Amino acid sequence: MVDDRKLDVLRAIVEDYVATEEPVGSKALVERHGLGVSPATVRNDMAALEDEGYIHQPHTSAGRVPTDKGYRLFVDKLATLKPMSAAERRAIATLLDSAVDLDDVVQRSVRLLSQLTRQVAIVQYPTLSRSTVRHIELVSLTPTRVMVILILSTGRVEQRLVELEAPVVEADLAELRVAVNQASAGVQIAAAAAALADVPDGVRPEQADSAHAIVGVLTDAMSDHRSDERVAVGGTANLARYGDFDTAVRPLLEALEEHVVLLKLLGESGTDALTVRIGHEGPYSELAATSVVATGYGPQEFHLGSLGVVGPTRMDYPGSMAAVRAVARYVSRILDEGNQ
Amino acid sequence: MVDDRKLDVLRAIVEDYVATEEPVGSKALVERHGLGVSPATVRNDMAALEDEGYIHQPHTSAGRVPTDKGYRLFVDKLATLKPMSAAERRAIATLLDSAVDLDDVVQRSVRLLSQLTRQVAIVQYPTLSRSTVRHIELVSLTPTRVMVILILSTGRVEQRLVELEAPVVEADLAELRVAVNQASAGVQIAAAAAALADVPDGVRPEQADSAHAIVGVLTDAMSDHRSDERVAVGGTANLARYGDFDTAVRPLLEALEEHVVLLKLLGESGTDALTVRIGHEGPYSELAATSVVATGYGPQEFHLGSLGVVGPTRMDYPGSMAAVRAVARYVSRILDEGNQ
DNA sequence: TCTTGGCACTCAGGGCGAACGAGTGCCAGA
DNA sequence: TCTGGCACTCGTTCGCCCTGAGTGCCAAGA
Repeated sequence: MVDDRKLDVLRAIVEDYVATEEPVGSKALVERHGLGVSPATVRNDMAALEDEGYIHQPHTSAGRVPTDKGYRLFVDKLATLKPMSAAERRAIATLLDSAVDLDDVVQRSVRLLSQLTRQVAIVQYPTLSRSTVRHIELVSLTPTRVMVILILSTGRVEQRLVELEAPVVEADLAELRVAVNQASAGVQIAAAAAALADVPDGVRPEQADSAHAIVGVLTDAMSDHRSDERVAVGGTANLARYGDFDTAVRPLLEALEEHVVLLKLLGESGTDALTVRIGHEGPYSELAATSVVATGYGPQEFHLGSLGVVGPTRMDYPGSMAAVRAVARYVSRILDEGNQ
Repeated sequence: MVDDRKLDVLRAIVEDYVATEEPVGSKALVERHGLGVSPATVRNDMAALEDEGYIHQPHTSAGRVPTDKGYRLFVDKLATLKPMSAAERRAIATLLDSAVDLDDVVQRSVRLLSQLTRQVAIVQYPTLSRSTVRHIELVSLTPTRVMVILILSTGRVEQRLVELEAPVVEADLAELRVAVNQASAGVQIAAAAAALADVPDGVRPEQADSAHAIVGVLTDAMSDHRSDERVAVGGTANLARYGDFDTAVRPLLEALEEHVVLLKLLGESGTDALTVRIGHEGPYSELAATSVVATGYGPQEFHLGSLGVVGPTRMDYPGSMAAVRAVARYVSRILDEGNQ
């Protein structure tokens, strides 16, 4: 049975351990938190908590350390998000508001998150797939060379160069421009390829080849999920504070190089809820010593991407959760504004 | 006096130390390299080299370790670039050739460099300042909202959103488009702002305000050296192989977060020569334990940016230098092709 | 004059054992 | 049900010695 006082003890253990990075004993616990009972009582509670698997003793003569299960209980039942200070809120607002474009928003968010949490921060670039086509621009560079520019509702711009078989004049290009824009403007990118497929049939026969080529690269750019896999990483220097290098730092550094791994860590579930994945709960056994606090972002339940922080299981969950949520909200709001 | 045999000894010490990461003694030296003399002789040479400051003894009963000065001599006089293997050349060529755009080239280069050298790789994005304006595109999103797209000769695309005071119709926009392109196409970006300044005076009076706004953001985008500071970093996981964490890894991880620092490390000197900066020779005292092998790149002496690797002073200089040079050449060639 | 074998010397690192002390589990009494 | 007391455990630290790699120097040889 886990009664209220045992929960208090668990909370105290987690907080102390996160702060000191050392196993915490019964005596230190009653001293540092006003638990109102004696160390002996706490010891009994600790024994019970250990039986239930919430805490663990590295060796007989040491204090207790929370297990993953213990952290889980802490996060689910005991943690209240630390409210951001006014100064922090202001910092978030001003820093993100002064971003000049999408890339800048992402990069500032990463920096912000890593500074707020003193952890490694990860921000996924908004995915293409949910966004809509805002405009397609065709720019003739030479008579047979056209720069195709795809502007999406999220503010992302994709560019491709096309070599045409036959030269086109500006008037032809204007026709094609109208055609592709009519076909795809406002269409979700997932559906846009299909919408564009008919374009070559609808133009004058002598333009069909050019249209084909242009629609080809557009389809290519839209289905190119390379940009879906883009993530920004920051705050790796915070890894330096980690204790043991081989089990914690190295695997994480390796994971940070692999963007696919990162995306899986963030959880591409598509949900916008704030999720915490603790140690072994994650998909990678090498990362059993690290936790992830992540959430989706995007205006009004419209999931555009995820962001979060990665750190040791022994991390400040309430603080990280609050920071992640706050940054996600601001990012969502900004993307929404840019979209009006 | 440093005669030929002493140089041989120094070379052998550097090579062994790089390979084993341990101070190298006289006996092991004659065994592993066919020096043709006895350990005692080597000891005498070592003593001389130590007097000259090329090598150093961590403690009395240990072998010798090269000093920064020793590495310098090694790099200047003794190192011959390790030729890339055919397989490596092919890997470089195919990987970089299949890049779809500028960002992709940079990202692939980083990955390539870090894999070839097993070091941390840094690649600066091509700077704006030396490139020329290829095309400016104006896209009307709403009557008072225009997306301004700046296409540069390096393939870089910059985008800005402008809010106009008064609505413009497509015909107005077309006029403005012609005006700005006539003024700036082919002009070096450093001079383009001046060239654009007159545009608002040359258009019909009722368009002057819009022209002003558009030229404003263009000038802003061109003078915005934020993108000059963009660098890509890869291979940080290789830091895990470093021995001592506090003096080597932590300062470097911190430096890698600061792009300005990275650029200084790469040496923005503008020279395209392959440079090696060893330990304390660099600008940051915290990075006294790290060396940088860097070079500029760009088609035909036309400096667009720098790339290189960062690692411990105890690194494989010949291998790193060869890899850095090879990648820089390929990148230069590709940027040149895209520019024809 | 340079090279070589011999030899005494130095000193970091590893292994060992004792003392230490933080922390526990358990028990009897309030 | 809580508390104080007490014996017990065991990882950590410290001092010690020993080992061995590596050196510097010297005298003899080429």
